Amino acid sequence: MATISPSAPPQGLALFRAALPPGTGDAPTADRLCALGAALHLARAEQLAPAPQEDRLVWIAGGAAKLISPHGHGPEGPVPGGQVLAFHFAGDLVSVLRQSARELQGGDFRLVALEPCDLVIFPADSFLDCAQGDPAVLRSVLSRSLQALHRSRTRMMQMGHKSAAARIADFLVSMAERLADCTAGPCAFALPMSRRDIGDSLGLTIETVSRQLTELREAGLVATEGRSRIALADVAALARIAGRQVEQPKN
Amino acid sequence: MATISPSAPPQGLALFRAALPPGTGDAPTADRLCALGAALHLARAEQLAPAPQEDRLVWIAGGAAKLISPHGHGPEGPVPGGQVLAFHFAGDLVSVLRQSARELQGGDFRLVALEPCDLVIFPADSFLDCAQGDPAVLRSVLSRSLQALHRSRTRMMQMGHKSAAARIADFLVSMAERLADCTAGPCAFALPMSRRDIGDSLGLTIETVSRQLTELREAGLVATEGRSRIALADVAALARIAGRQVEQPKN
DNA sequence: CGCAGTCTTGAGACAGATCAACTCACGTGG
DNA sequence: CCACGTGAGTTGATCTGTCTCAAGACTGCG
Repeated sequence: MATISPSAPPQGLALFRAALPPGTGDAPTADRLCALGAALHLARAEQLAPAPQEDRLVWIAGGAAKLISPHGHGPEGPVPGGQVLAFHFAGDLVSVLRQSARELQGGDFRLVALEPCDLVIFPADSFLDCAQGDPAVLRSVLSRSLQALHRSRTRMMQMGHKSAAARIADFLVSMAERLADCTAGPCAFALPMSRRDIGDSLGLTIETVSRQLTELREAGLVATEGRSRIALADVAALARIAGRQVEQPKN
Repeated sequence: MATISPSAPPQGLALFRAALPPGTGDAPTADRLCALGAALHLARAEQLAPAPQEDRLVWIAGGAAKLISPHGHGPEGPVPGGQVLAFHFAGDLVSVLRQSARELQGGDFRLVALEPCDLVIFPADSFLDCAQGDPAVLRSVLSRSLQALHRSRTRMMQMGHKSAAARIADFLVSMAERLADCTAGPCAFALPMSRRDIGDSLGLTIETVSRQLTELREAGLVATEGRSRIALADVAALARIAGRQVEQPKN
């Protein structure tokens, strides 16, 4: 489990600064923000040491990670790797609330690297204190959060009552968007997560994930190569299976 | 469908001001914020006219409402009342993003009153512009959003793989917290939403909801009276069924 | 090259959906 | 005030999709 190095390898922070909202990137606030951030590199499968006392904002400079809840879920959650809540990729800002929060009790979240990963870690309190000096930054963070909430809600709605096929299709479309920046037509990319991770994030077993992929393969909609490469023949068709279609209101 | 009255009945706004973060309630910023808010009353089953062009922040001064996605969900979502995304009660601040957002396509959300309901509606842009003058307000909104996101994620995780019994128990515990401010022991309250709404929000059919309630009734954990009154004998026991317990790891 | 872990495939079990009556609460009008 | 009707809620029988358990096949690492 990695610990935070205060002597930050500079590239993560430089990238972070470049990603700040335009017009603030070179303001003095940006300097102060960067001073708060600690850069950290995680190797594959390594996890960010949880912070018991403080909320954190983690910016992903590069790589891919999963946000998990180690305690599984149900009465008997035999989830070995921990329940997967979300996947995050380069450019994402992840908020990792401290576990104590009497909140819903699952609340012990950890970030685990799916592949070598560069992070910039901010204590949420100091970050926000500092960002108060530059409301544009605060607002940008808020706007990201509202969008994340919106996405999470939409996803939740879908999770509620969707077939395995729809969930897998939705997952693939979502990955195509985020990993290959592709929303229609064909595309190919490498999935950084295992079948187990996929299943855990969708509420399915690995067997079901595998079976659904086989069906899509037989339908000619996807092709796989090795364990992680995947090619989607028609993202729009998958979106349709996912129940995502921009359905023309038929009234 | 209700339209917004600029001539605001003052009580909603007065309540809103009282709910602002301490120390800001009487700052000039508060005046400006209130000037932006439009108060609105919704009758039962009435819905907030959707705003096509702007994001909104809606503060619920009193009553109860559901946030729905009218287009159902799957390929053939015959959900008559619309898919329920979340329930909201007095004191909640709800963000209703404009539908266009090319975001996940379900994104046409509406707020529908479950019972007579007092709202204060803010255009998100102006609200945030104004709140930039008082970072404490902005930060308070951000903090609420991060918590809402956290809750939504935790919920999502649970929804993924939980039995019907666990979902119903979780729902009841959550309602006890929010409607009766009760986290343990016995409590009673009125559920403002129908069985259909409950089912839609949990991804279950009304039949399953009914059956699960019957089982809990037979187990002596809940008692019902009429259509909406419900009494929970032991919230902690329900939390255990919901898989919410602070489970002792047994390895 | 061989081993360990990941992925795939198959057969049977079970939870929840679906279809179909039936009952009851609650608002309406006599 | 009570009878009535409508829609909400309950209960039952059956059916389907996904989980579970159990082998087997492949990937990719040491």
